[in-house]
Amino acid sequence: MKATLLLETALKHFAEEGYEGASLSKIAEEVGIKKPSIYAHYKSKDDLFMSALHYSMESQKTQMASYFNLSRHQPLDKVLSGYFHWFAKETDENVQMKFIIRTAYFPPLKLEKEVGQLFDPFLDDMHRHLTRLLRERERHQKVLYEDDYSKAALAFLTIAEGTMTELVYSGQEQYEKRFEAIWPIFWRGLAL
Amino acid sequence: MKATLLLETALKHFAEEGYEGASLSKIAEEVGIKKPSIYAHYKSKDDLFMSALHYSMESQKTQMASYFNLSRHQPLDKVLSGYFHWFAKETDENVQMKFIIRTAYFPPLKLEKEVGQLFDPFLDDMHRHLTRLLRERERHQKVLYEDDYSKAALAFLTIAEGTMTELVYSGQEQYEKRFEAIWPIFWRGLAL
DNA sequence: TATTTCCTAACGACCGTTAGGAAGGTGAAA
DNA sequence: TTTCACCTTCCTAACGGTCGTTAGGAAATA
Repeated sequence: MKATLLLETALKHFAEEGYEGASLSKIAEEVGIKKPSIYAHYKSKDDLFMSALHYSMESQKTQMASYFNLSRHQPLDKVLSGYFHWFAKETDENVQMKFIIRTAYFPPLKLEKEVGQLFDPFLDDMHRHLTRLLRERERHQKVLYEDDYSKAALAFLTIAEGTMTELVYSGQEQYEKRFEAIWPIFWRGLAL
Repeated sequence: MKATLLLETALKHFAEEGYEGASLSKIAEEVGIKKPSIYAHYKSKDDLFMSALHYSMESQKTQMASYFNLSRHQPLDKVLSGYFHWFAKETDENVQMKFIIRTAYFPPLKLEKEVGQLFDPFLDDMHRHLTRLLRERERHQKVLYEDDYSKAALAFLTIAEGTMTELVYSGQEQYEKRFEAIWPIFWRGLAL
């Protein structure tokens, strides 16, 4: 399926060079077709970009749901800390996550609105998963903000994003160091 | 001084549209000169970009040093939490910080090396400031990782980046909520 | 007078995009 | 079973536009 290959190649280029930096010629070249052939599959660069974004986010959403499902019998601290490692390992060489993060933080100005409309439900989804997780565990593991689990979920998301970003930015090794530095503090501060 | 105005205008455009997205024509237009006149001051777009980056980082380094100096009589938790707000203020109001962050995470590929050489000392500087701060306060405020303050500093930087990232992405209001969620956990986990 | 700063004009390169058509497969009608 | 129309997918050629950059000269400044 050339269409999927095209999408995945495009998303790699968008992740590494940004919307403006990525060139349709180079993408086509890597796929092994000519530039105008792209238009047989997508009606514009914007269309290709938004399709790649949609594709990445769906894929990440699926992975996230599957992680929470797999780890549902683990103790809370394992679920939470494992969540980091899961993403670090499972994220297809981190290209998808890199693309998502780059686009979330620095969207192409002309697509800012559309991008936002895709992202808001995505973040809500993550937040909701975490909030529900914390509530489900309240009988076995008390945490800070017992009256407002969404607040604890937000705190977790913050350090997740901090370390994720580091993963994208300076690679696995620095990421491991950060994780080891932050996790004991976080868990010690969260658990009651 | 047209040269400085040119630099500041350029850095604003680079911050908002990225290296590839920013156009010399638009920058010149905003400054009130014609595009080729830029070349009387900078010998290429790369030169302009790197000059703007250098300028921003020097400026931010000065401000950071001055923050640590001003707050040196505050208790540790005030210094640290105040650092967040300072950082937030810089990122939100000052395009310089946005430019720095964007360039650090997603540099133009062709300038990746040069950019890295500028950034490594910059990050070391931040890390060193924090490490020294923690060591200076050890008699008044014990913290986790007493034997390795640089680790505690790293943890702090992670949270700072996580919240700041949120600031770039969804603005002051969301940022405040994140700060309120994460700070009590962090301080409770860090302080002995 | 010498240098800096700006201009107009124009360069070649690349951009995203469209036109128009060839090749190949699919499926229904003859 | 053959034929024909219809897609889809790819191509070459070329479009108008913008990009960063240079040449060469005028104006301002020192």
